Amino acid sequence: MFDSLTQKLSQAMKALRGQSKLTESNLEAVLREVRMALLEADVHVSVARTFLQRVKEKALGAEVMQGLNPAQAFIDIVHRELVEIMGGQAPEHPLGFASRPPTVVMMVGLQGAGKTTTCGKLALFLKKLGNSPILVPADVYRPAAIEQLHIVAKDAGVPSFHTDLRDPVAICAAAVAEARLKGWDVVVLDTAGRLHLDETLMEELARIKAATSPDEILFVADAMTGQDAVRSATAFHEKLGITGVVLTKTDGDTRGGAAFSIKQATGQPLKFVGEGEKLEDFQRFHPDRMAQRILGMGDVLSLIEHAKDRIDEKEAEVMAKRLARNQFTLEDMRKQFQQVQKMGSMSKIMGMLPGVTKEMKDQMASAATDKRVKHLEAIINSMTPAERANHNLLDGKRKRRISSGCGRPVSEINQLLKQFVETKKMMGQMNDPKFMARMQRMAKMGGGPSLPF
RNA sequence: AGCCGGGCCCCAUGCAUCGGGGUGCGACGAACCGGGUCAGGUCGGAAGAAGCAGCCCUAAGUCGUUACCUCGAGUGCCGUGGUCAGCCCGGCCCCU
Repeated sequence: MFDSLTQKLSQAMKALRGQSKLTESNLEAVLREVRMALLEADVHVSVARTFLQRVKEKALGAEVMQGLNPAQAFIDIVHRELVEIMGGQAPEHPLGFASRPPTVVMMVGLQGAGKTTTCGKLALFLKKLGNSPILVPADVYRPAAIEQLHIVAKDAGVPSFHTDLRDPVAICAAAVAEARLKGWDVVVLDTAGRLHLDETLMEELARIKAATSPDEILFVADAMTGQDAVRSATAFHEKLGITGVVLTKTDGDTRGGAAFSIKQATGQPLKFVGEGEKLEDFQRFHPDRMAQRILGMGDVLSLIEHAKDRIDEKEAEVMAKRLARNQFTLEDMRKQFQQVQKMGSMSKIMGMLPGVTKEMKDQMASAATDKRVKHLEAIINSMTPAERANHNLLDGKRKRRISSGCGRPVSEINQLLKQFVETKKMMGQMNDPKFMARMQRMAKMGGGPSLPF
């Protein structure tokens, strides 16, 4: 999301570099560029206009603070305004919880926006936070949707509500009652969707709302529909009074304009974003972090959270011990590959690092694509335990077997082995105190160890 | 000298012990050139296919074994039957 916007903005900012102070004339030029960037990112015209208005006021009024050059000062202002426009500081907890459980969360949205999947993602998210959510299928018009919800619930490891009731309102009411009884503290209602805004549907949703008095009504919007998503969000808000928005399929949308406009249009914050098909691809939306990313400042906080979430500390510890004893094997290498993949795609991580441009990402992609890591893992996956423990076993015949097993050429296996031997050698040197000292000197000089792939 | 009994010896057999072989049982057991299932990866526009590792099973094999069969024995304070040519002990009887 926002890739192209980031690129355009950084280009626009370049114009300010080298300027000693912000003047009305050079500001106008930059703002024009920013405006173009915003509009290209599918930000609504009126939103863009108010945004620029506010940036301009602040920029002209502001004394450039000591130690900051004009470009930095300008970026700071833009950053603050971006945060503001996207919903301000994110609250401590993303959902308003009921004072008395269960908390009822009602998911609404158009058909195809990804409601059901999002329900599962939200449930998994809540589960990780220590809540015990239950999923309730209230889309009685599409049996497939009910089935899908049960499957999603199973994948997320949370219960789903089974019932013979045919009336959505009754189902929801029954589910809430049962949750109170059985101690499920969050009830997630997966309501029906329509292809278009529809009075009957709104009527039904309103009745569900009346029957369950939900604490949160989240509107699920498909990021790829751009301004349409904003329009329907507004419509739903008028009828139902939504309390937040979930933007899905953001991985397929590089413009991201919808994220800007939602807060403006509905007055309700964008609370979550879903990136892909996997249940883990679901995050809170942090306006400040997102603003930093848009401005190419990186999002180290999210990166750290991301890493913490995925890396198994115990496993890392065991690995470290093995490395210390210089027992690094192909099996360990495989685990590293898995860790790398758990971290998410390389490009995702790169996006969170400060100062990484699009070109750098592409460059990295050629050297270390996710696909490449997958292939290397597949190669090791095709080896016997003995081979993983002792790579010297691998002769031509075995390599041929592995090659046909993983569908990669023998040459790629050889590349992997070469890499492995080199990594192992490096690991061995790590234990050498002299080497460590040298590394530290190198680090001071700005160099760093290259990644093992 | 004869008769009787016992022991040794000898023969057969049983049992036990030990050893060999086989069966059964258990464990392990095939990188690929066995089977099943095939994650990942591969191929395919798709349907789908091939398929490495793993896991499960199974060969050959290795190890173990309270079991069973079989062959054997510088084995046995063991049992049963036989033999008596011999040796030893005891008893009876006969003759001088």
